[in-house]
Amino acid sequence: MGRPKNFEPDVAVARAMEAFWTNGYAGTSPADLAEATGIGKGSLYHAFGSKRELFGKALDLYGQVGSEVTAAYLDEPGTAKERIRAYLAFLVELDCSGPAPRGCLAANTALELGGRDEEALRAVTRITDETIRLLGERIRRGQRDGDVAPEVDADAQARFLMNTIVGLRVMATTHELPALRGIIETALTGF
Amino acid sequence: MGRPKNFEPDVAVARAMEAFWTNGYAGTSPADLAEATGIGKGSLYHAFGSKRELFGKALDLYGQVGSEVTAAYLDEPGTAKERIRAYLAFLVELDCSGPAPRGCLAANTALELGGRDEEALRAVTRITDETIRLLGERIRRGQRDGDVAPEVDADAQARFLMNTIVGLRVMATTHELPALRGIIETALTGF
DNA sequence: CCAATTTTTGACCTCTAGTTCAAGAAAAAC
DNA sequence: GTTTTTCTTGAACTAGAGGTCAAAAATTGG
Repeated sequence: MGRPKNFEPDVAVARAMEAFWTNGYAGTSPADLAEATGIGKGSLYHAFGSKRELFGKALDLYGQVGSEVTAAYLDEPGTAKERIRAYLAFLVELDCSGPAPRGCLAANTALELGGRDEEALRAVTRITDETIRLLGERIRRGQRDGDVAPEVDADAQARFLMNTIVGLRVMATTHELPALRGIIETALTGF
Repeated sequence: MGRPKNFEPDVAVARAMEAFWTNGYAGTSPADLAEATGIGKGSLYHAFGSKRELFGKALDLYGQVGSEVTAAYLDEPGTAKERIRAYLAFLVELDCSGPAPRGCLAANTALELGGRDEEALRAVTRITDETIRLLGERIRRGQRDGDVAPEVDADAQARFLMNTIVGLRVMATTHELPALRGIIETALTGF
């Protein structure tokens, strides 16, 4: 009943996510969001309450999509090292392919809002911990499959790889693809 | 001649650097800068021209101090691995010791201004490249001293370590010290 | 068609960021 | 002690951020 929405909230959140990703939280004004989503400012506030709430949804979507992509890459056939290499290569390729590199929304958020927004920090922690979990699982599977040495500490290795990913996506802002590829190879010699 | 300044520009830049570091570029208003430096807004503009110019000086100072600290840590007696470990440990300790972790000003800047400010990106690149250079030098010295295997690619290793540092300083925002220490150990097994 | 309900639209409001400027204050030069 | 120069102070200005609201529009139920 009532007048129907003339946009799909999920699509709007996805578009908002792109805008926040590219320009940061503070760097994205309500007017920018209206333009990015194609929805009037008033409607946005009606539908989402506030800029911060919309950002929250965008960040959650980011985490969800990220998890799916990560899982998809790691589940392809191959050894643990091959799949993890492919995943990291995909990430830096992605970062370097756009007009201007924008890093990782989660990392950007940690840095931009970290000091002032507990909730944002929790969301970011959820996202990274989930990625760490997926990496750890994949390494353990590699151990069962026999392509990863049994003495490797899968969780420590996973945390280390997460750290490498975060680093790469910041470094993608200032450094060229070949340097980033070299970093990936060096990081992967450890297991 | 003329009325003398009643503040020391270097001190003001140092205080401004702290403010930018803690709150980001956009997050630090002229009023904040006036409070942080103890100088009237008008005087700040008279002395530095604009917020952006003051930020430029702050970023340069950050790079300069950073280089000195890095060099000092790496030059202490010990093997290359020991000194690099001590240096990384110092950084994460520093990041985790404040009331709220603030990451690395250079990395923060790359992410916040990367897309829109070429000059800022160049400054950040200078800072990271200098750190990479110092790390590479130290590893080569380790090779001469015999505490690093000669087949290690010093430059690749240095770039990898820089990446690890960047990652750590972002991860410091969301993760605890023990996890970070574990990441350092894992990163150092490579050479 | 009328009522009830939900969205849209765009004007409007307040607050702050970032900056400028005119006036006064503090020094050196003469 | 006046002039010249440079610095300080605080008021003032503009633009835009973030958000609110009243009125109109689109739907379903009766």
